[in-house]
Amino acid sequence: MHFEELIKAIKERREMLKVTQESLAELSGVGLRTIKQFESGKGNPTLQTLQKIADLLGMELTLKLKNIAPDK
Amino acid sequence: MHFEELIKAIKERREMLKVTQESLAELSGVGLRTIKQFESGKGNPTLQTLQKIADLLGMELTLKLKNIAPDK
DNA sequence: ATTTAAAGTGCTTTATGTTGCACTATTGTG
DNA sequence: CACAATAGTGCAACATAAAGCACTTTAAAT
Repeated sequence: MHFEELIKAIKERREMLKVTQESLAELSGVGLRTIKQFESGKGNPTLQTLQKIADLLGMELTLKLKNIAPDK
Repeated sequence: MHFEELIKAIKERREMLKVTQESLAELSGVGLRTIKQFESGKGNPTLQTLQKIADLLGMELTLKLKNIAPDK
């Protein structure tokens, strides 16, 4: 997933859960400014920041091989 | 995946490909120092850094829901 | 159209990630 | 063991992510 896709995934998930950026900030412990920046595509968040956000949204950051035929 | 797992995944992949930290640095455009720090568990890399590394190793960073029963 | 809530932006400070250099430690090979 | 290659660490400079504040813009609801 490229940057924009990651953003999109998080944004969509957040909206699906009807959580505002503000709540997300408070609940995840990440600054509101940081979240705004990230979601508006202007950031380059650290892994920690990303994980805090994903965590709160019930998501997980994973790293996997690319080319492998998707097991089917 | 937690921090340590991400590190492990990358380290293992790199070694499997028989690429040295030095080559990885040169090829990915990430500073050697940064890679050393990351692999020795001392870093908090930015998304960009992480993606450069993953990219060169043929890996991808993805974000997905947690609790979903693993489709089997 | 007004009001209200949520999202985006400019500015600033502080914290810290990135990097190179020089060095040490570890690991692998003959 | 000795040597070579690879990996890890301390230090310092520079760049930039994190954060708060005040404000503007957009969207949603009445």
